[in-house]
Amino acid sequence: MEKIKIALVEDSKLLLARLAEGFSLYDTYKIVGKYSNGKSILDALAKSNRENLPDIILMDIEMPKKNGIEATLEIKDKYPHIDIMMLTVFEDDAKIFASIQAGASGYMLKDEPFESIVNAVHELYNGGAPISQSIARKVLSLIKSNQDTTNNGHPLTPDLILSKRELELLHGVVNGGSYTTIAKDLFISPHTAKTHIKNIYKKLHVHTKAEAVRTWLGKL
Amino acid sequence: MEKIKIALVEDSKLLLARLAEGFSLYDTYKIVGKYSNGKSILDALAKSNRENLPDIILMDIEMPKKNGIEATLEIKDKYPHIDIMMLTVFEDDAKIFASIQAGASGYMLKDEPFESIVNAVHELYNGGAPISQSIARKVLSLIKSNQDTTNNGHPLTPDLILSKRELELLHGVVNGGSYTTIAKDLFISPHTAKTHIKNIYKKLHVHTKAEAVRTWLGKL
DNA sequence: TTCAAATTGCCCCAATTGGGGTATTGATAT
DNA sequence: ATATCAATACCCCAATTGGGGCAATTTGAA
Repeated sequence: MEKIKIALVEDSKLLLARLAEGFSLYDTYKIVGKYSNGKSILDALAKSNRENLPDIILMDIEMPKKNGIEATLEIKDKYPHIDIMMLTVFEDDAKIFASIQAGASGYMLKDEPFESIVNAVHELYNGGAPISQSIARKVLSLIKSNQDTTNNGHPLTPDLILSKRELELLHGVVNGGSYTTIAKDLFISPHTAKTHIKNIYKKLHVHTKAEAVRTWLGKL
Repeated sequence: MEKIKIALVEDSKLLLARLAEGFSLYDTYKIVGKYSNGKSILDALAKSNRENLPDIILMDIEMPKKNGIEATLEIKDKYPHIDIMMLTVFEDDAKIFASIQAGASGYMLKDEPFESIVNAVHELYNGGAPISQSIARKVLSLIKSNQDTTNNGHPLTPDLILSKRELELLHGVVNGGSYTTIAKDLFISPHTAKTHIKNIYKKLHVHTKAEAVRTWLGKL
């Protein structure tokens, strides 16, 4: 039987090595790539031929060069068939939502026992959407509070839910684009780009592109 | 004899614990604080009374909330007598320069043997400026290339040397300020703020605040 | 002391940005 | 079927930004 091809993207060399070692113990899995940031896996994927592409990517969120959410966005854009599971220490609401909306199919915490992670990968490969218990609880409660929102008018969790399209716009902002250039990249009118960015500002509670970049890159 | 008071600021819990443990073996040193990012040590220093302030801070560079360079800038501004040694995995030219200009007195790589770090701290306490061998070489070569610069007109390393003042301006930009608000914070005219920021743009090869923030926060 | 750099401050002006609207379309969920 | 939301697109306008240049003063190093 064909082995399940896995790529790892993980900031910490220690954890990266540990994961690779762990999966190598199973003959069901084959590690086809180890990367330390979003940029390097994107570069590598671009250079791979089709049969070497991974089936599943385990992706860290906080990484230098390019974070896991932006990387996920780009990978799912170019290689929609690859399943991505976020593997992170974060239980941060915004990051969970952003990951899911960027196209991640699973969301596991790093401190889960290794067996849980292996099970999650297996589940993912069979079409599931594995999520850590604690994350699942959070997601549910967030969705619930969003339903409240729809009912009473003012959002309880306004800044969490950037739409997929908005993430793409934000990506443009982070890369230093103007309304015009961002619009060009996404094949929309500059007016539309502006509208989206205005909406992003409201959700992130910022008023300028510089603030948006800082907030998105996660430094306070 | 009075123990030398040391504070540690380090992202990685593992390394933080290892350092603290290491220093606790010497009765010359006393760990008076352990922090995981720039913001938390600044908060803590603000709350300390004078006799509890550390003599020396070992500071990581890449950290969430507030990075080591900005933290150094602020600490040296408020507590100029505290000596700060950068402790990092980075051999990145710009970061080395920025650290030194922010007021760091030493610059050691994390992979040095622990004894070297202890020696460096001791050296620092006695007025020295300990720098890892590999860093020292880099600094020297950079300075040399800058002398070239002065002579032949066009800078070989233009983007590395933000002045101390420029770092303060950049700090304002990263925090989302406008020319006006940044100027107010630094007690200068908005015109001056603009001039500085224009100069920063040239050195960083960027053209907008958003790009400056992204570049400074170190994501490409 | 003397010269270069850093810091400060200002001028002009075109381009961009941010904030406030409104409106149409298509998809989704009720 | 129909209400809601996401995505698209446009309007106006004040404020800010970015780029160009110029010049005085303070600081530091040779």
